[in-house]
Amino acid sequence: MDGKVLNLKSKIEIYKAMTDGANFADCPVRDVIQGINGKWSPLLVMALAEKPYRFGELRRLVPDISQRMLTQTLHELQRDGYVHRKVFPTKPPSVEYSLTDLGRSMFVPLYQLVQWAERNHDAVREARAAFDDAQA
Amino acid sequence: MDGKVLNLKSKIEIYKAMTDGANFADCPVRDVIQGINGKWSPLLVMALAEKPYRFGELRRLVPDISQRMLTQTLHELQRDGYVHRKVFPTKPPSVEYSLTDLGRSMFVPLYQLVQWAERNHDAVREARAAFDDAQA
DNA sequence: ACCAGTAGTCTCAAAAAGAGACCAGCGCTA
DNA sequence: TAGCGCTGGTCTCTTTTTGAGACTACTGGT
Repeated sequence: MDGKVLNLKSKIEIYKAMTDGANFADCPVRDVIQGINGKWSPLLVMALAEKPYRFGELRRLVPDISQRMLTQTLHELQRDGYVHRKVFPTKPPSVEYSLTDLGRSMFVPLYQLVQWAERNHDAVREARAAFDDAQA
Repeated sequence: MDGKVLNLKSKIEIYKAMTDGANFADCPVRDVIQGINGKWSPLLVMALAEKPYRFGELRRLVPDISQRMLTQTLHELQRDGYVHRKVFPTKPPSVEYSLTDLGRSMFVPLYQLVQWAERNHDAVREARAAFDDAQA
């Protein structure tokens, strides 16, 4: 882990040198992370990693997403190359969304994070409770 | 990876059964992920993984964050137990932010995702360009 | 003839984020 | 000694994002 932190430190130094400033606002990684990092994106990627879904199926699977945000988030995921959109010319045309190879590749580390969340949500819940108690 | 997807599938089934519905809106993992998943949270965690920083240092390091969002995001990270806030009673009191053990633990999978972004940002950029060209 | 399901779009209201002024207290300097 | 800047914030106002829900067009079933 120390090695990783050292790598990060070097990267920050490199970015500082590259941008001739003292920041890493223009970091290309930020750009990519933002795309994964929306409110609904990880959830939809998780769902589509299981199997392809149609629009309405996703809407039912994630009932607290609005149609508007579902459309928009899928559009962004498609634009970034994580999701493939396939239209079936049935009478009411249906649309199937699935992960691309890039999406499946991104899912691997995303899933690591989800597993961490799964293992540690008790700790986070306790930290929140302790913090809120201390405030009150 | 197939094993992981299968695990995910099982989890979705379990959630469906647990919530007696056809969704996983009440998934506790979502709650944890949301905390990590803000616009600025991953960036600040990355910075603090390098070394502790003071408020003003973070502000200079990430120049496109507003003071308001910096305060708020650090507050949330502290509440969720990722970040420790230490006040030094110097003349103008200074405040040092550092990762807790929980924060360092969470940083491990987060860093995996960042590394993925680093390796694949070219692919994402290309996907975006291709998509935008197809639209135009 | 009417209702449900297909995948969306459009509009309007609510919530979140960004920009920038303001605060108190101290050290430095002109 | 009067101003200036640095410390870490908060407060207010504006802009952007999100959410809620109506509306579209087409078809199959009752």
